Amino acid sequence: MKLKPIEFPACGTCENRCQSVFYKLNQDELNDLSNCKGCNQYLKGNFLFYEGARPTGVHCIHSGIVKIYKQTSDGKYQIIKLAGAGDIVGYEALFSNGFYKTFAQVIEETLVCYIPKNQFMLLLKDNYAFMATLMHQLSLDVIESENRIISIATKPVRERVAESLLQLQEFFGKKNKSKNPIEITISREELAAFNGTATETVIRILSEFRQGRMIDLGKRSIHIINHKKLTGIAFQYNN
Amino acid sequence: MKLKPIEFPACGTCENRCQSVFYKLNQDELNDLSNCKGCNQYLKGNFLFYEGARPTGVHCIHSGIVKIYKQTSDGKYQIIKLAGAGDIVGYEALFSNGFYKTFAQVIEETLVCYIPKNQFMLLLKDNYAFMATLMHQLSLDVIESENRIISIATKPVRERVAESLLQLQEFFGKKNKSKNPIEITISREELAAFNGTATETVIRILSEFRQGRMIDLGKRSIHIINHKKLTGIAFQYNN
DNA sequence: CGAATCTTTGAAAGACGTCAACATTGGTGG
DNA sequence: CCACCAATGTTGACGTCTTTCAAAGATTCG
Repeated sequence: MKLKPIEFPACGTCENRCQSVFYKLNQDELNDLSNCKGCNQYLKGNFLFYEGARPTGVHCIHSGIVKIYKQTSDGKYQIIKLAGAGDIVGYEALFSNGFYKTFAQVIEETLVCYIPKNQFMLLLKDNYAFMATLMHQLSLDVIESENRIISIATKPVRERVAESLLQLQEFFGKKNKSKNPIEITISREELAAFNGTATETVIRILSEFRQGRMIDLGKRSIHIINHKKLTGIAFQYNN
Repeated sequence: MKLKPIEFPACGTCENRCQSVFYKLNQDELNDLSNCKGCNQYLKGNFLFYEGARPTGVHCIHSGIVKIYKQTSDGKYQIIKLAGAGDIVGYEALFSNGFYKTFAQVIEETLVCYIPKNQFMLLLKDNYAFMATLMHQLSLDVIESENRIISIATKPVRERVAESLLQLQEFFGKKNKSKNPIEITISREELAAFNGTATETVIRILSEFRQGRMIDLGKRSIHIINHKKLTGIAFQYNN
């Protein structure tokens, strides 16, 4: 495999900044960040961190996609969320003063900046707006997690898959603005792990959605072609 | 029903303080809190807040138990968590600058202090340690929510019920230190809503656990009598 | 081309929810 | 204090959604 040296991205000119938790930093703070951060490229399948490891900083994704998941005792795994450009990863573990409770594995070649803990904490202490942004972000994470609890606990698989396709379309649309229509590029197995179901079940439901002309199935991608109908299934308007 | 005037609890001498997010406040700050907060008593069935309402402050539970839950489109509901003495409730909604996404309903007569938003934010701004505590708390909430996602998504009902009984024992033990053995006082319906299952299923599993001599069933309470065996079911050590 | 991985389909078994009937409990008012 | 009612708890039968197992087709990559 041919490798090129990384183009080290400066925080001050990062195109993700305005969609990230760092959007309230001033130029001096951004320069400080740039001067102390690390940067690394991860190929598909590699890990940003493992469950059980000690966090020593925060990962900020510059490009690519990472899945955050947990393993279960019987060898299966459950995806908690996906993270893409502009997202920071692993900060709950940092703030909880514990160890990582999840795995973070790359599913699309990813460029990641790494901000050491003490620099991050310094920012938090000195910049009230930044702190407020982070509290805001953590709150949104809590709310999103709670929403997923509801979906998984109360909805049948078909509705969950429909809902997750809508979420994934939004995610991939944001992370990959060039493509239209938006392509959801995720394996059946990952889609199953995201929905807490079996791969075969996802496959059956997808082909059912295709027959209902709600989605198109490319070789390695899914397009939503009837957003409204899929939303109807996801949220059961037909009651 | 006979009512007594509330004994307004002072924050400086609150017995819950050391187990709450306020444990790092100094006496001046505690006095400020006491001087601006409200206080109210809620009987069983009453609401601290409704989904859709705007948060204007934070609820801090002095005594009693509150369930935080969401409704589903088909009339069922799912309990997200229980909150008791020393817990604060509704702060995600406050920090996210949005509306409440959950209902908070009292299941045991509850005394609640209410801290207005601006006072809370003032503390957050002036006291770095307090802010760190809150970030810590939010992180723990995220981690706990993620754990619940895993349990609900990947474990069969029997294991989830076992796990939740262990969690509830810990919760009721903390909130009600006098009683030994610890009594879990929660209705079958609520236990079902906590586990994302049907009431009948919970009843069947409970009676199965009783036959396996893991729990005792009082009239309105559950005791765990074989913690180890129940843990074995909850986490499937017998693989 | 061939190995490995991913996807698809079918059949069978099992877990769980729903429905219906009945028992128990706790609270209310007479 | 008792009788009654509503709420809560219990049990059985049944149907269905979902998982699991197995086997075969498709795709990617070296």
